[in-house]
Amino acid sequence: MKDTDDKLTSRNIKPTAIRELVLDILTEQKMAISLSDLEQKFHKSDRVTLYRTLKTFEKNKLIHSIDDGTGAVKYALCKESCQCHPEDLHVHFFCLKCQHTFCLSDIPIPSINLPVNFSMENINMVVKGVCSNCNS
Amino acid sequence: MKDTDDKLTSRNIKPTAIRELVLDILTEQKMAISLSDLEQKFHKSDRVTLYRTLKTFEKNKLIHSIDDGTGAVKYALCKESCQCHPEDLHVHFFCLKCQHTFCLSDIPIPSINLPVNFSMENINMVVKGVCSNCNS
DNA sequence: GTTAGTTTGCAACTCAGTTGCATAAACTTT
DNA sequence: AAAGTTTATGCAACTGAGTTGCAAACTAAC
Ligand SMILES: [Mn+2]
Ligand SMILES: [Mn+2]
Ligand SMILES: [Zn+2]
Ligand SMILES: [Zn+2]
Repeated sequence: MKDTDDKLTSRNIKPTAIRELVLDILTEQKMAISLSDLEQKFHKSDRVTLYRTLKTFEKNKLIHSIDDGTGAVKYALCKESCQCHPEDLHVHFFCLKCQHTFCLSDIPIPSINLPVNFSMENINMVVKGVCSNCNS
Repeated sequence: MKDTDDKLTSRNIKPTAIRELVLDILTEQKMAISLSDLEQKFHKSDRVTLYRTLKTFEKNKLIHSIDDGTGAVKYALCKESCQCHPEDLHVHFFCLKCQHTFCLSDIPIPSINLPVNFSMENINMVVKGVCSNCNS
């Protein structure tokens, strides 16, 4: 678990047992997961602790959150270099068949021209459709 | 109220008293409003009736919903011609100062190149920042 | 070891969204 | 116009995500 610990400490997160477990689970995932999803991966667990763990991870930019419109916020690992700045943001995809939410990490969010006097701090872009898995 | 009735019937919605009131309120708004916002514009009202009214309006494409990440879905009138197809979609803007959600009706959502075998049905794009009102 | 700060677990609560069911109102048929 | 049928409304109740408060457990510093 040295690797896991390093990832945590490099983001200034004290490595505790639960945090290691949560980070390992997040690392295994191919898709973004919700708090409830995470909870179900533990036999015995406390919602609130997991909730606060995710919050801590997010605040320290180890993970980012995705609001995909399903009613439950999803979380996914940030890249090593990610500082969650606008230029680090990417498009997310929600599959209407398998109901999974993916990071399209290679697809940056296209820039748009806002009306005069509007300033931008953040963008959320979620595409809904059918993923490659469900399309084949 | 002839105009209001016409708008309703043109979308195949039976014009009832409440529906007329709700449509009138929605027409007055410069921004998108939530169910709770709507509720507060009535002295005496039933959440569920308003909820179902919004659902009916949305199903019949009189209004569209916006998930701006605040936890409460917002609603705004569709344009006359709107069929809520991908080509009718526009960018939405959430102001971090005044907390209002606007339709940027003139800004279409830029198209993006999805990975192979991904198909698109829908896009949600919400920009967060400061609106022109709050910036001046 | 004592103390101070941090993390965890449990209870409880808020708020948006939703469903079931009974009544009321609006149309249809005779 | 009365009876029957469909649709809309109102009220109660519930779900599920997110959140807060507080006390116990743990950790790190002195
Ligand atoms: Mn992502
Ligand atoms: Mn809009
Ligand atoms: Zn899929
Ligand atoms: Zn504003």
